[in-house]
Amino acid sequence: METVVRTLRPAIVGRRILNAEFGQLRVLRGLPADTAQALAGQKVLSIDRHGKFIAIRLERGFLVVHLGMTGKLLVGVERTKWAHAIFTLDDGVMLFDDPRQFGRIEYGAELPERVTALGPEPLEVSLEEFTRRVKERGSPVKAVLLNQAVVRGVGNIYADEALFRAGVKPMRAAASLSKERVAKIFQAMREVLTEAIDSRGSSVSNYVDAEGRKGSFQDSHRVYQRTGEPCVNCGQPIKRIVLAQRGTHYCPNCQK
DNA sequence: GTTGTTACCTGTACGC
DNA sequence: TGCGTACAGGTAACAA
Repeated sequence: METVVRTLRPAIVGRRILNAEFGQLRVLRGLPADTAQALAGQKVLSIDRHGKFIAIRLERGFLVVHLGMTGKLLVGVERTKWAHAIFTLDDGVMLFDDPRQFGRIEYGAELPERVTALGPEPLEVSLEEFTRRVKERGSPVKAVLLNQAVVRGVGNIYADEALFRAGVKPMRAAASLSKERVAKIFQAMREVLTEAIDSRGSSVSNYVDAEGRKGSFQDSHRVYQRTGEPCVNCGQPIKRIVLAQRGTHYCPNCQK
């Protein structure tokens, strides 16, 4: 998401929306019928990321986009099969494409509370604050990392990768972890996110940035989608379970 | 309040 | 080749 925002920023900030067209699909659920009219003529002032939400600030409100699993915000491409929203700018076109339709677009005068009420950014929160937030939760530590109210922006890949690096089993109850082990998770989470951003993200199947380019952090995944393959530390096969309704990958030997 | 379950969708990979 | 099944970067709406 950070990669998407970084590539989108130079392409859309300062541009003016001339026209917006919306499809009829569920990604637009709740979008008022006059939204296209409201957007027309407005200049893009800035674009920022709040966890996994993308907030595009306009002159009279915010366009908030969530890409879900398969959503893409693209510039400089032809209309795609699953383009649910098409923004014609005074220089170029931006479109929102999402085959699986788990993404969302909304528009309002202010950022919705759902977005402002999220936990702190994982790369900005202090160790003390992170420890307090994690240790007050009773659920498995993997579910806690995925909980956007605890910290915002950690997804399934980075939760698995951070727990592997920290040497912590995903199913361990967060509240039962020592301060030292939470500190290891904190450090690992920061490393994984920083390295992933440097690699322009993880392209597991179809993820691309706003220019249609793939990231490369998937080449550095040590457990995610490596079920049955040898652990890079000990050679034992990586195990996959379902935890918090998500595929969860870990090394049963290295993670305690 | 927290925590867990289910629903929402299409596309792809894989086994038969 | 065709068909069924499992799985996929996520959140929100419920139920308990």
